[in-house]
Amino acid sequence: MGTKGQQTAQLIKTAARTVFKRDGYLNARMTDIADEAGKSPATLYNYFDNKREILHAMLEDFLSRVLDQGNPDPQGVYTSESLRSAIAVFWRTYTEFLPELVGITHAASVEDEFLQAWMQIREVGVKQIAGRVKVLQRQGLVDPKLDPYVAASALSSMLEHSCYLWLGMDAGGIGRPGSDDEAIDTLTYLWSRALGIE
Amino acid sequence: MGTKGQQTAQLIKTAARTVFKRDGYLNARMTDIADEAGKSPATLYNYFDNKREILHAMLEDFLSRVLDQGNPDPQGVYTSESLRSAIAVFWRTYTEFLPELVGITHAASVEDEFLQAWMQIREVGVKQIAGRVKVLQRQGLVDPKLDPYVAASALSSMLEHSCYLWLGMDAGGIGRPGSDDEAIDTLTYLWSRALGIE
Amino acid sequence: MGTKGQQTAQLIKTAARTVFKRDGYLNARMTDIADEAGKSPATLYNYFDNKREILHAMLEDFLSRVLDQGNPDPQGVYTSESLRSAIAVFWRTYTEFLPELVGITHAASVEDEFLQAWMQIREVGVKQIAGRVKVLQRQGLVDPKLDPYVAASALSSMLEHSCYLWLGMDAGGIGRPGSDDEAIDTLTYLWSRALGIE
Amino acid sequence: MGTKGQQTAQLIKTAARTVFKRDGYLNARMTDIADEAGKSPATLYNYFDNKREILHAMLEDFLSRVLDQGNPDPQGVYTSESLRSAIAVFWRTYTEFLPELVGITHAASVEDEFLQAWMQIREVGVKQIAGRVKVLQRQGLVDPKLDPYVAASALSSMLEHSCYLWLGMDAGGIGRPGSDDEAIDTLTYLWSRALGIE
DNA sequence: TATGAATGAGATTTCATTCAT
DNA sequence: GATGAATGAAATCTCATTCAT
Repeated sequence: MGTKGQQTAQLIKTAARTVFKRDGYLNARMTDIADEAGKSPATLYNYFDNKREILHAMLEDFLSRVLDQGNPDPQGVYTSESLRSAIAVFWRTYTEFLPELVGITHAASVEDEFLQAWMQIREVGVKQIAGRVKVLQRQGLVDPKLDPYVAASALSSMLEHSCYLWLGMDAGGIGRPGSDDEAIDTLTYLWSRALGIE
Repeated sequence: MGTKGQQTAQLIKTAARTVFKRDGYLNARMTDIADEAGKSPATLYNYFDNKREILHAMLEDFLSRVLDQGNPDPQGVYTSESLRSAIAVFWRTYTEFLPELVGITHAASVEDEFLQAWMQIREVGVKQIAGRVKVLQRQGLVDPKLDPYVAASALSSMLEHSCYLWLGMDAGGIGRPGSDDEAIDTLTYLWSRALGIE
Repeated sequence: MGTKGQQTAQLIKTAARTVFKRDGYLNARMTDIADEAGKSPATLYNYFDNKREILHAMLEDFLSRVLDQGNPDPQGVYTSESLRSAIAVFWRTYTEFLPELVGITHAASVEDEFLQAWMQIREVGVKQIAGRVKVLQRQGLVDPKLDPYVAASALSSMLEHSCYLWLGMDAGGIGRPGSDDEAIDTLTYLWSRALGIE
Repeated sequence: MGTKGQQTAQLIKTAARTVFKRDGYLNARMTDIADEAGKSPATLYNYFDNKREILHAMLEDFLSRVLDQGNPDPQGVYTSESLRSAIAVFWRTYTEFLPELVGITHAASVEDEFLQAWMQIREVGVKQIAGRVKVLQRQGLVDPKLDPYVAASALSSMLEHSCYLWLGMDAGGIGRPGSDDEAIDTLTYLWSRALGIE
């Protein structure tokens, strides 16, 4: 259950999530987070050096919860079903970690450090997708001239940016899916056809 | 050639482009833009009320240069060639107006006003793509159950976010194309297969 | 005694009184008040949003000290004695709250909000005087054709503006009374004769 | 008819009157006056060193039009009629020179120089009234113990401040007269009774 | 561990005023 | 004589961060 201190650190991170989600990482002020946590601003500094460190801590929690827990099947193969399932997992993960994933995107627009962090997280996914693409190329389902990493990056962008706009932005504009399933179905459809899967 | 005043307004916008590109819209200070323009900060305020207005003015220039000059073919149809050409146009436009297009993305993360503006610009493209998708659905090349706007939004995200990362970010991470052509080819390949073209 | 914070808020108001009195509300800068309070300018903003809010707070203190503590005798009648006493009370109040009362006058010349506030404070006095005038009209001591509010406003102006010039202005010009009593006596004399008392 | 230059100077003063009346002297900016005059700000500086000098020039025009043109009857005596007429003249003068007279009041709250100027103008009136009071004291109509200057200053305040509030302030508050005549009648009534006239 | 209070450092913004033409 | 354009010099205000308790 953790010491008092660990509890407080968690309390602060939870407050930060709330504030980041509500106001955006860039608009969030330390005092807002402190208010949300019901603590004095000074208390935050007993746990985190600054707002950046709070986001970093949140991202570490995210990484240990998501990436480290195993990317099963490093040499995996896409089937219609596994693809849909992979996209659904991504969608749900983005939903669950919205403040972290939108936050890092915004932080990256201001600090190179977070751009690097973002690109590293992204790299995991891109590499995995690229692996699948290579398989498909061997199978003759994807043009062998394609650089699998470039293709993977592009596909990743479709997924990531759709999640960003559809889940993260209050005003997502035209073309917003009516349900999680519609989103996942549409993305799966486009993606599977692009990769020549069934 | 314009009056001195018009020249100065232009000078400021050009300086802002440079600074936005170098430091990012959010990091740019009025002082930086003034320095880049070789003017006093006070001078900027004779032309623009604040940094937001500079970006707005830049976006208006962009709109009058790009969107107003006609989206030819409102009921157009995708062929392999027209698709590649459309993607190439997008790519080149993004390249040319990088500070504006990255700028509005960043500004949107902080001010709702710019999120709206971004979504409006995006809407033009999404609608156009959706029109093409509808045609393909009628031709039986795309699943009629798909909402064409949702699909168009997802495809647009692939394009837009790939440009953002590959062109806009100094550290674009893994999977970066080696040339403009590779980028355009890869995007065209994925997109055309997703839409069942050829 | 109040918390440290309350003390500081009070300290700032006291400093503001001093500075307003010395330099005038309009000339006073936040820095001056901060210096006078022995605080950093930033500290002031932890307590008041701006100079206007400081004056507002001072006026609220004034109102709770003066107006709220009861205008006894709402249907009161003027006698020589009660009139002199009323004028003396006004004089002493103006003396005591000089920074507030001169301050609101000056602030009113620049911001409509303070003009309204001033007029509201004035209204209390004018209504009270008008009530007395009505009584005198019924007693046949004042011309019944007179609008009691107009007359009350004029009499109030005599009192108020005399206080403003004699107490508030360092250079009060010619005709300044030599003592508080002379001021009160003269005003009482003119006022009582104007109203036909005694 | 004047040279071009004199015409422009006049144009600027006229514009300043308009702006002072609309926005108040303190809120008026040089550029506002320039705009109103249809001239460049730089042009104003060819004629006046700053806003203060414009007001000064306006006040000189006022003085030459009003005070210099003779204060008839330096040893004059008040009768009911002459008193009403004197008050009516003051009222009309205040009406006519509202921007100047309200302007100097406001300027005085910020610069001592204008407080002095105001007091000097006021002195002319106070001295005249005091002269009348002395006569009335000799006639036994006013208490000889009264300092005639103090009484004159108080009476002057009634007149001046009533004009200021009733004519000058857009929100004059309660007790505003319905017409010029009502204002003049009320002031005359109070004043004449205060001085024991008739 | 927690915090109320305070502040340094800086960016934005305003406006009177000047200057080159 | 007139002006478009530019700017120096402030004042306001914000916020992350620290410190004494």
